Amino acid sequence: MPYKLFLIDDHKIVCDGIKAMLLAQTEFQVVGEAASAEEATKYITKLNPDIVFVDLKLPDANGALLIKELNELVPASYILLTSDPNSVDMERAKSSGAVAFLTKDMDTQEYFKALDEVVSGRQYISSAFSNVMLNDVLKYTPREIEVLRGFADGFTYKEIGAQLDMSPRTVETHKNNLMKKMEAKSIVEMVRIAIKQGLITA
Amino acid sequence: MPYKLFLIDDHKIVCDGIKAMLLAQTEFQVVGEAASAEEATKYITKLNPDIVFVDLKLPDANGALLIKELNELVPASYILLTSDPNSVDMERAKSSGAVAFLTKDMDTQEYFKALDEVVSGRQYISSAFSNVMLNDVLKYTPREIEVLRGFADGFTYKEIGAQLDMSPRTVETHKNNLMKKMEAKSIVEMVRIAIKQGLITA
DNA sequence: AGGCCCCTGAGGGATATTCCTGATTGAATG
DNA sequence: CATTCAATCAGGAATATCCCTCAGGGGCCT
Repeated sequence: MPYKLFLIDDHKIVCDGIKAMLLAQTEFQVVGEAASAEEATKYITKLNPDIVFVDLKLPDANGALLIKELNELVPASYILLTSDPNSVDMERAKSSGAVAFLTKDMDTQEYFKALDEVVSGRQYISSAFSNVMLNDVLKYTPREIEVLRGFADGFTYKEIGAQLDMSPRTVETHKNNLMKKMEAKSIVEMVRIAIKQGLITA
Repeated sequence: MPYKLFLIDDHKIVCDGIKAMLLAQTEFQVVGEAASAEEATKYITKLNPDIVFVDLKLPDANGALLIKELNELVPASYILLTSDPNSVDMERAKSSGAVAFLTKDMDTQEYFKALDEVVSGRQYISSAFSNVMLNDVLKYTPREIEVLRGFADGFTYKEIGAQLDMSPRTVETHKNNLMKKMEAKSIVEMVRIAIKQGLITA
């Protein structure tokens, strides 16, 4: 019995590429595809896959967060796939139960290597992902991230303070710490760097 | 003689997908692949392709701008490919001589339709791209864009005024006009929208 | 000639942010 | 037990930004 693969990616051409790659062997078999989180949730229980590829950027959800939901429906080996790795989503996916982190610039052999590791019960992290993790470790505290999101959404110190139940001065302190870490010279630049690092989306 | 295709995309799985799609026919044949602008420039003259697929996001260049350089080396039908269309890069690619604008969520049939249009000397614009163009026409003036970049880089009214040789009050006016057009309620939100629209990069 | 848009600039008061500095608590770590 | 660090909060003065309005000059098109 081959391992059953389920592909979740809104780029059909990527699904096609993976299927083409798997044509030459019989160990893995694609049993289904989904182009959105909605479709994925709908079909996963019926398909009951062993391995699930999840694209990070889906039209209706964040892939890393989707893994958590899907894992509760069907416990399988979840593999996060993205062209643009970042540490935040990697952490999210990891705590959701993802076992491999792949980037789309990998070649066919590396995909097979990752699949082999996964079916052997091990993790696999592509080099692009591990580089990101090295440069961009979890430098930020939970509270800082919350404050950051407040600024990204255009709120003031006072508003953020009210939302997070803290003094505006504390908001200021968190913001100052963030800006030091990021070497940003304004809130705007801070948000831009955060987008680049995947902390928040544009 | 089949049409010669050259694929420029750093995601190997996408190239594989396109190649797999083309297996079933003989009209188009992939004669080469490149994973970067550097490789593309190196090989394109030898390959002398008829049609070139160019991914927008390459590790060492912007695909839309790369098309201009390649078109001077080898006049061919250039097709811009991206998962995340925006009007700025579309304009760039268009003035570089691109003849089709495709998104990676298209299905196989739409790829073939685009290829047919292109070899018949017509343009092809995928629906995702034309939607972007409708919502996001060139609404901004050159001066507004300059001011916008100043804010994105974290400068103050005064600094931007000095850089662009205008009064800080004029900077303010441009910013106010930008924010009205974008329906942004803060500079941060304005920059975020600009990133989403491809006016600036994160 | 009239209209439209871009670029330019401003007054003035309200509000927000910045930049120094300083501090206490509690939890985790060695 | 000492240290480190996240999280909390603040005074006070200097700047910056926001929000309202207003307005003239120049280019372009009809």
